[in-house]
Amino acid sequence: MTEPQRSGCPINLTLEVVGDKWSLLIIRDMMFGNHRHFRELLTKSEEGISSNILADRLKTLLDHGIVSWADDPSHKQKGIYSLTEQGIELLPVLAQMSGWGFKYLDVTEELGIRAKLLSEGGPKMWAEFMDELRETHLGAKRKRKAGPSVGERLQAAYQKVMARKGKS
Amino acid sequence: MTEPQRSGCPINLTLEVVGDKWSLLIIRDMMFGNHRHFRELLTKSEEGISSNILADRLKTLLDHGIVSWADDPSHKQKGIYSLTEQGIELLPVLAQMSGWGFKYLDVTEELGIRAKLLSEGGPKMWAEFMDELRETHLGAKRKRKAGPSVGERLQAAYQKVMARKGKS
DNA sequence: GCAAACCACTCTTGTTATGCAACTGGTTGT
DNA sequence: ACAACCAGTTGCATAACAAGAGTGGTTTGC
Repeated sequence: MTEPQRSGCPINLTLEVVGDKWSLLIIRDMMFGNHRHFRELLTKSEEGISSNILADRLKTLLDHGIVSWADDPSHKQKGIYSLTEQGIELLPVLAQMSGWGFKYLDVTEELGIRAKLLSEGGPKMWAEFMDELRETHLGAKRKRKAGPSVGERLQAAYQKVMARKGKS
Repeated sequence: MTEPQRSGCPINLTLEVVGDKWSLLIIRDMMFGNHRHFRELLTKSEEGISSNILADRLKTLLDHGIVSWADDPSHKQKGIYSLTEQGIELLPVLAQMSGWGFKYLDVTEELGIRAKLLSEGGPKMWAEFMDELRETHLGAKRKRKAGPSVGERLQAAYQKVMARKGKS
């Protein structure tokens, strides 16, 4: 748990916090899948993280103030993980990575559709989605916009592709 | 060198390519420091990468088409590494990470100034900088804009901070 | 023409991180 | 009361990473 800090460069420091193969995937699942419990994050992710790695990453994300933790009042054992403002502001990073991956890598259609929409929507859509995340994760009040939310639109698009491919 | 590919999600795939602690730093040095030779990348970086890791990462970046390699005509032993279009398009990812790190982490003033300017400049400045990179790395012609380039402005700001701090 | 410095790496040898599977101690539902 | 669920922890094997020395060659300076 010693972090010797290699340099004061912002890119380097960011990599030291979330520059591993799992942290950003956990944050992705919290953002786009609304996974908030340990068990959800463990079993519902595409990639199959193992429980010790998940526990370790959640701990460091907590330490860095990217996620927060609270008791679930409905279940004595359950805790709820939430994104903090700092965590929510990682969305543009994820969006850019997602757009780049969609353009250059071998992305499957059903998992790429969100990337496509988010990339086409641009910073304006990202800001709107971040506002929605502030509502669900921070309990912030939000001025309701007309029509379905960004989260709903992304989810609907995903379902549509899955339906067309006959996968449920 | 086997990559079992955990899922077809664009974010995951991007992380599998550049989601380690060094790849993006190498790309950063190529972009912002114009480091193009092995030795430059090895010795001029803030963080002190070791030579075997650098060799390994350059190899995988070559494999993925993010950088390219060519003989240096002026020196039989030297090769020149260049960013490809695909590599240049990682700039927005770096810019977002840089902006986030600048806002939330303990960035030093001289290394943060570029992040600040790039963040304030927004996507428009990034596009301009990417055009400059296409010129230096791909040999693309570019319609000259008036005034100093983005690269020059970033460098000048860095020098100014260093001078004020009496560090050379 | 020759030594010293430079060049792009590779090799060897640890250390650290990752990943799987089993297990713990507790809670909830029926 | 008992099975299923919950949030992790522990032990151990394997893979990735890292520091430093070494390799075979080239260029520079004198």
